[in-house]
Amino acid sequence: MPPKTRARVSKRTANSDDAGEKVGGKRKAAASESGKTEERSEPPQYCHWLMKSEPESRFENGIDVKFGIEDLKALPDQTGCWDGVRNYQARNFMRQMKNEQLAFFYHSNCKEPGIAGVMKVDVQYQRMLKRFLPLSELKKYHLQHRATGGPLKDMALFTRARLSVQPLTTEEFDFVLSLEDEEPL
DNA sequence: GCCAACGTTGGC
DNA sequence: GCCAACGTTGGC
Repeated sequence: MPPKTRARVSKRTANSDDAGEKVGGKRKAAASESGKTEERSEPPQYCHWLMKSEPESRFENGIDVKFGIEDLKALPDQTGCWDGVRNYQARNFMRQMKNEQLAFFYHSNCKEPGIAGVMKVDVQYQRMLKRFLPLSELKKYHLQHRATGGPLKDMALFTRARLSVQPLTTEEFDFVLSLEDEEPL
């Protein structure tokens, strides 16, 4: 395992379980979201993702959770691991991922939240976007599209606000990518 | 630093 | 299996 790379870490005291591997030992079935809607009956088979991470220093139980896209890029082979995800839906999405699929690297809880670049889901840096896409701009498109029926009308970033690992449809992914060639809205 | 939104826990 | 209390996320 590569150096200690953390993303979106947050220690939970209660049920700190494992954050990534065995859900097999999950006692109590975690009341809520073992799998309710997301992958129960027919997994919609996503192939694009958005993953949130914090690019600014923040200490949690004495550990700095800072992990921005530049930190990924700086690792050997520009490759790291993505730990610290505890939310069941987020973890379930991670299990659906296939190596080589692409994910947006989203900077959260920072001065300027937004999408910074692209990585493969086996956590390998791909590239920076030609321009940073601020949350505020994405939100404008989202609102606009909600009214007019555009590609970002249901984007999980806005409809599932606190989910740190989320799927994108191909339409959403392509539209967001197309924004790097546009003037800021 | 505030706090709204919302996920999780646990008593019933 | 409901739901109130609690804890966390994350934008602002």
